[in-house]
Amino acid sequence: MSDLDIIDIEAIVRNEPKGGKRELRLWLRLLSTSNLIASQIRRNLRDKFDVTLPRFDLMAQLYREQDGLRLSELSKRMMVSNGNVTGLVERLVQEGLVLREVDPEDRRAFIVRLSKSGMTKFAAYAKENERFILALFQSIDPATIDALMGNLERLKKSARENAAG
Amino acid sequence: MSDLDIIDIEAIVRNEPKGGKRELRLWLRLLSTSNLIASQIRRNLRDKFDVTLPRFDLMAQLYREQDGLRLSELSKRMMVSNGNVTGLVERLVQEGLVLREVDPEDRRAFIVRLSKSGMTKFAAYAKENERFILALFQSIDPATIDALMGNLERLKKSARENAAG
DNA sequence: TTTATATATTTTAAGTTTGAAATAATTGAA
DNA sequence: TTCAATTATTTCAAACTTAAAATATATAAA
Repeated sequence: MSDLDIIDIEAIVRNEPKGGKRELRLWLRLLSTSNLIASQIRRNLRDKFDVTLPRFDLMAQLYREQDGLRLSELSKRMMVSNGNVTGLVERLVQEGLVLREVDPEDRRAFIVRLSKSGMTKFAAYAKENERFILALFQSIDPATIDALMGNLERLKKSARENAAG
Repeated sequence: MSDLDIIDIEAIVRNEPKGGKRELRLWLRLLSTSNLIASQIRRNLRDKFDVTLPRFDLMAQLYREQDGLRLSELSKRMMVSNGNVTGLVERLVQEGLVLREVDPEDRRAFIVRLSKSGMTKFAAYAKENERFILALFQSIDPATIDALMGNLERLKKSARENAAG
């Protein structure tokens, strides 16, 4: 057995890139891209409006549904836990940006929506945020954007369908 | 002024998809894809090994650099804050998975690396994790993976270059 | 040497996040 | 009606995360 056996010959034969399988590398790249952009967006929102990204995200959901949403629907759309949404809403209500009312149809449930002031403030947040994201992505051409949109959707679909593992 | 003016005609003329500009929608899709996959991976690691994703990620970095890394280098590679790494390492040292030694070259710095036991355990984590990710991505063909790899890299580059906003 | 500046890490406070257990209300079957 | 199962939310403990301030050491210029 020569020293060369230290190298994983089989991996080379299988035509696998250094650093693991293609799928693994794709996941790492997806994560690092998403983290990089998220942290830039977070910093910008913080610097310009002193608002955190989770609060912005929650308000974005409510801005889209001006009649309000149940907490459970909100947590589903934001893809975070119920307990998480409870806390976020609590702080936003405290600040007067969000209203929380009992659902007349179901006394277990609450419906939350943006207050007048939340509406106004979010509109400003969103405008600046959109400007910022356009600036971040300015070197990307439309075809690349479309390709990414389609392929990310495929990826999401695959992950959802094979969730059992 | 007719009722039709309620619709944002300009947006339609500018050929913008419903829900905002393409760039904005791309960011939302990137984020939700990444979140979905991250939460599936998190659950799997938790169920199988009772290990959290941040700990797994940290150990992955150290597994790749078996001679160890400085805390600052670790936080740079993980793209998280220094204080964050301090706490994670603390807990991993507590559990005997990671060793933390003063850098002989610089008394301000520490070098952390996997312990023997950390090495063994991580190897098992990584094997299962790879299997799981391959399963999640099983419906994705190689060409799509390559396209995503390239386009995500472009996106990251654009975001880095235009970080000023 | 002295001192200013930079670097490596820790500490702290506030906030975010999860998963599990608890509470409360609804629904549907017997 | 009654009761079991389901659903909506909250509470809780533990962990993660950030940004800013503090600490300690290193480096280099005067």
